[in-house]
Amino acid sequence: MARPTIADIANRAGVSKGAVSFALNGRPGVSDATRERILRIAEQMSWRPHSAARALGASRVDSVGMVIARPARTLGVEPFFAHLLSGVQSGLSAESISLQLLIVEDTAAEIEVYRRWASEHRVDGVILVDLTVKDPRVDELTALELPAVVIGGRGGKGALPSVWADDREAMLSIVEYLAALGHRRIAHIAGTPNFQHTQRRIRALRDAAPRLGLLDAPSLTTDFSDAEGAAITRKLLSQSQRPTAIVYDSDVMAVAGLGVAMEMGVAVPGDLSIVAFDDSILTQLMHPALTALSRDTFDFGRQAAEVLLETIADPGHVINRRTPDPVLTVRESTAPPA
Amino acid sequence: MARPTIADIANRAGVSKGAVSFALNGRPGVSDATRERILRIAEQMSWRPHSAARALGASRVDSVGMVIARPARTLGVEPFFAHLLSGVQSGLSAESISLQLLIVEDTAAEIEVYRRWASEHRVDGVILVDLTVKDPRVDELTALELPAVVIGGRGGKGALPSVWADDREAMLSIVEYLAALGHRRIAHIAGTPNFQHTQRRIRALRDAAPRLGLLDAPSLTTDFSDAEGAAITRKLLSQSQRPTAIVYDSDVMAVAGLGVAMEMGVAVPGDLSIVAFDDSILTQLMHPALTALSRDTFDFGRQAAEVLLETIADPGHVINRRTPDPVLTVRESTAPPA
DNA sequence: TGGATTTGATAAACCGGTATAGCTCCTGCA
DNA sequence: TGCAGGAGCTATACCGGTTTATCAAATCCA
Repeated sequence: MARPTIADIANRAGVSKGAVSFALNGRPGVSDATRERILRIAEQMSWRPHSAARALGASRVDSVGMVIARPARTLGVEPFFAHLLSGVQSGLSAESISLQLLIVEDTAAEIEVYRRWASEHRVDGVILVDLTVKDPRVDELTALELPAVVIGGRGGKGALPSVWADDREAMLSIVEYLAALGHRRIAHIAGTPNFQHTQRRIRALRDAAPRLGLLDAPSLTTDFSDAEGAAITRKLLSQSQRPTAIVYDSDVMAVAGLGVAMEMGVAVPGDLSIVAFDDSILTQLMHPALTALSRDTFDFGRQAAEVLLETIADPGHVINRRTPDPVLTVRESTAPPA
Repeated sequence: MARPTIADIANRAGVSKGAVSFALNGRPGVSDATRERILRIAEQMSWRPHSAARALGASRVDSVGMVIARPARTLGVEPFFAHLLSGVQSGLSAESISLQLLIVEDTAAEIEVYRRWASEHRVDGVILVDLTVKDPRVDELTALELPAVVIGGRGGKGALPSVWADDREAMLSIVEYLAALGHRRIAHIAGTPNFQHTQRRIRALRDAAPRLGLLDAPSLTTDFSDAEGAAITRKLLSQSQRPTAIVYDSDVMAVAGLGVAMEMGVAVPGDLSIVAFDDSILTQLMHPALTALSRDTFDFGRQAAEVLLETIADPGHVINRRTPDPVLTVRESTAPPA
């Protein structure tokens, strides 16, 4: 027999389809003895549920979705997503829930995908990344009644469930370290200005500057690309009053920035200290290796998956889970200013 | 009305469910006028097919799968997969077929996934990467009767459909260029030895060596990690007779190799030329920027998707599609030997 | 002891589509 | 004029599960 159905099992066990369904799903309605027998037969016939049939009957598809709206060009080098993805999957695999991944160009396309997924019942819920200020996706998903969890954006009132790390605390740990080394001119090359985490980091730096006695602490926003990271670094290093330290919002930009410093003959860390606000092998491949803020991205993803599953099970209960604070891994790219 | 079903449409149009199904799927059985009317009503009610219901009835799920069996640690920096993925999706989206992505640790786990997918009817077909010599997945998929297409491995007799580029030609274009520059000691830091494409590259170099008058042309295999790439580079550069050029099978290893050269005070390209057998922003972020072999990975993925869809439609017809030869992009890391 | 409740099971409806057998009416051709 | 054949549609079975109404037998409690 090719693929046994529960009808086949019912036949073999001499019971009804219903009894088999109860037994296989561990719900009351059959005696322990019968359940045992049915399970054994199912095992013997190596039965597996037909996902579509189950989805149709139970109106849940055991599948969640994740859409990443960034141009593919910049996506690849960002180890962040690969780790996040692996983590998400590890969180899902326990319940053998599958993941649909989609890479699209922009948020409009992303919303289109959610609409389609919702109307075609393709996913039970979704994971959101790169939350922006007044993010249109939040309202859309609420309207679609599609369970969702936000990664990185801690939600306010009426917001979606989330998993987040304290960006403020993280930024502080960087600049306090730099200030302790003696740096007074620190620049911040940030990400896309309307990302919430970008704004939180910028604000954290601005708030801390007076207390740490920083003379100048500009935050310059970019599109997260290596090109803009390099361009802005070039501009900063061409000023008469150079910063003595630069904090980059991503490892890719930090690497690009290091390249610019080398090209301009600015010694790192002698004349310039560099810190990346995200860690990966990339930072360790460099010479000098970059000081970077490490977070457990894998675990981040795993927790997001967990929270999403809980949200699907109980949509009423909005969870906001905080993850451990990232820690600063000091390598060779930071030193006291000359 | 929340989510209209074809029954709702049938009701509103005053026809039967069957007629609606015919109309919506563009198959004969209804007059043009009726079809038109039904389509308009469906549009009006913003009907979308329920994926599970359709899957159950038509025994096809409009979803394909892709499993990547590499440790997540090394995966992220490899821009190759992100580009490939985007390409695959663009090839699928035309037919609005969704993609299931899974990252697992090893081939055993990967095969387990295929078994599950097949028995649960979760995908209509799969895309295979990193084909090895005597790859167990080929037999497994054949046994499961799961349509599949292999990326990068051109199949022999009884093999799976494939999409491939000419690795031999590619390797030749690199070493012929290096030989023309005057290099006679060329080393090749290859990938995992049992990958088919690794073997083809090694063989191409070995075969070409005498013709090009190379004194020494060793191929050294690795696990594709930056660590091993660096370690072997260190070993090569510590020999009394150093190679004057090194070809790396991936951009990540090439970057790691460049780091080692810098750390050992070996000038690039003055004392050592470096070529990466794969291109991405990574190579351009470096100083010097790396000469690399560029292939259109996005298009590669798109074609794989196309071939898979054709294979699903007609499993009897085994397609082996060759993609354009990759071209060498010369940057700053190659020069005549000192 | 007898009625009420619980337990273990069955039969059948249902989820939202697709596929098919069959029916009616119209057309074409001998 | 009669009949074959096709166009256009309906009714219904079916895909493989889940869920609910129902029911008989066993158990409980007064």
